[in-house]
Amino acid sequence: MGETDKKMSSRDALLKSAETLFTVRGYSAVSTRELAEHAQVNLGAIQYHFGSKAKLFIETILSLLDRKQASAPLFNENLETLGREDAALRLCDFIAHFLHDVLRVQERDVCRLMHRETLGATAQETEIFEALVSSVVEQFIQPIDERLTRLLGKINPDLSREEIALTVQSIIGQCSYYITHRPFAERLRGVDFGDPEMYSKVCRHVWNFSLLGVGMTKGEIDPVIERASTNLNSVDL
Amino acid sequence: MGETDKKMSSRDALLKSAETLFTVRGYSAVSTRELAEHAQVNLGAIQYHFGSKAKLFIETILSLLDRKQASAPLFNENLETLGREDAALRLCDFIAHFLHDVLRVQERDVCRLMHRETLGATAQETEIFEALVSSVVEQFIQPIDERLTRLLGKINPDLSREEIALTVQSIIGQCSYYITHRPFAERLRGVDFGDPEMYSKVCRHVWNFSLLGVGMTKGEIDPVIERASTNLNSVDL
DNA sequence: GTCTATAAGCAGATAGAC
DNA sequence: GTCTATCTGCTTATAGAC
Repeated sequence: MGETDKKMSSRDALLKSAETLFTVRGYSAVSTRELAEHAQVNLGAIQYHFGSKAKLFIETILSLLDRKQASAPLFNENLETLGREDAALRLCDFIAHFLHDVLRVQERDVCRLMHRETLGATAQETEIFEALVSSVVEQFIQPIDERLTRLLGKINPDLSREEIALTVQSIIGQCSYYITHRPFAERLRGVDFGDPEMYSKVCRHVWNFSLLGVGMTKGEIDPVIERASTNLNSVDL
Repeated sequence: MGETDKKMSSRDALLKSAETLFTVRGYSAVSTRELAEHAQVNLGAIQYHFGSKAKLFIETILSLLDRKQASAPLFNENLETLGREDAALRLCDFIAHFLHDVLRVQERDVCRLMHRETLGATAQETEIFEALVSSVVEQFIQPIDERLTRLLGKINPDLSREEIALTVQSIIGQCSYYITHRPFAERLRGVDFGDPEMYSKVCRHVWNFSLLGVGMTKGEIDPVIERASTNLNSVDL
């Protein structure tokens, strides 16, 4: 569907370039001049459309988050009626999607952008830092957290609220590892984690490790992983 | 041990300030002027002692890594004679130390520094990026990886090399989660993960989750966690 | 080894013509 | 809404006195 090419408003062109450049190199390392050149618009357009570099940055994050959220069909399903095995399967599907975003998506990577800028305050301007954290939490992390909390409760009803919360973090943590450690891990192991075969190996491992961690037994886990693997092959992630 | 105060060479003062400022705000957001002011040395000293801002940055990382490595008494122990439960205990101790670095140490945080700069190439200068990745892998990640690989092999001899490698990543990933997600997690849950009580809760959770994931049973895990908790209380981390 | 002065250039932002 | 020209201030780096 040719939404691009013909002509893009300079505002949209700026947002698109900002997304690319900020994601790769970070807020403070990208200048407004470079941004304007990359977007092939006039330098003044940044002030005209956004008012400042900082405001352009915030708009960039919000638009990224909107798009991410829109592309998550996972979240519309009612979980209340799910049985234990189906809940475990949904958890595997989530992990596969998350790992896909982290390992296989080259462009439009919200994760790197938001993590980099919240690792310190490159965000010397508190304005940026606050906008980032609160919108990421509300639009991105909170929905994920709620979904995983429910799934884990279905998989192991013995877990306390607090244990569930920490377990959610363990699972997300395993996946997020690759956001920050990928260059290190690839050099250490001499592999490319973006490679499809490696990707599915990582999925299978994280599934198994996580379901064990939630308290399922090997015998319960194996059929879930088999079903989840089918999803992995049939759906084009 | 009064190593400080009296007078510090301008070179050391610069390294110390660089460590603080780069860690908090990142390479490109800190200027040489700010660096010199913070270190209370002349601006020219940076060129004189290091040649350029980039070279100062590299020196900063190397000195951080040296110090980290020196402060790791964990690594001098012979693991070959360890039994299963003792290996599991050593794994718990490692996790506690890693989480301590990630959650409780305020200053001198190598982790944030290296992760931030490798999330993209703020490192627009490849020179920096390469120096960072290779020294971090060789001096920091590789020793950890080797140690955990041996411990996991002792805990569950049925695991393949590849499964062990991925399991190491899962464990490190759970801990590293807090490097990048801490601001998000704290806002989401309304807690301070640096708080001692929260810290020990996180330890106990990661221990349990990880040991389950490696294939130990609840009955085997509980005594290990009890012993590890004693270490947590008696040793001042 | 430390200082001042300054070079040479880039940053974000603005004014005003079209 | 887009352009050029320009302001102000900050960036890294250098030259040379002490």
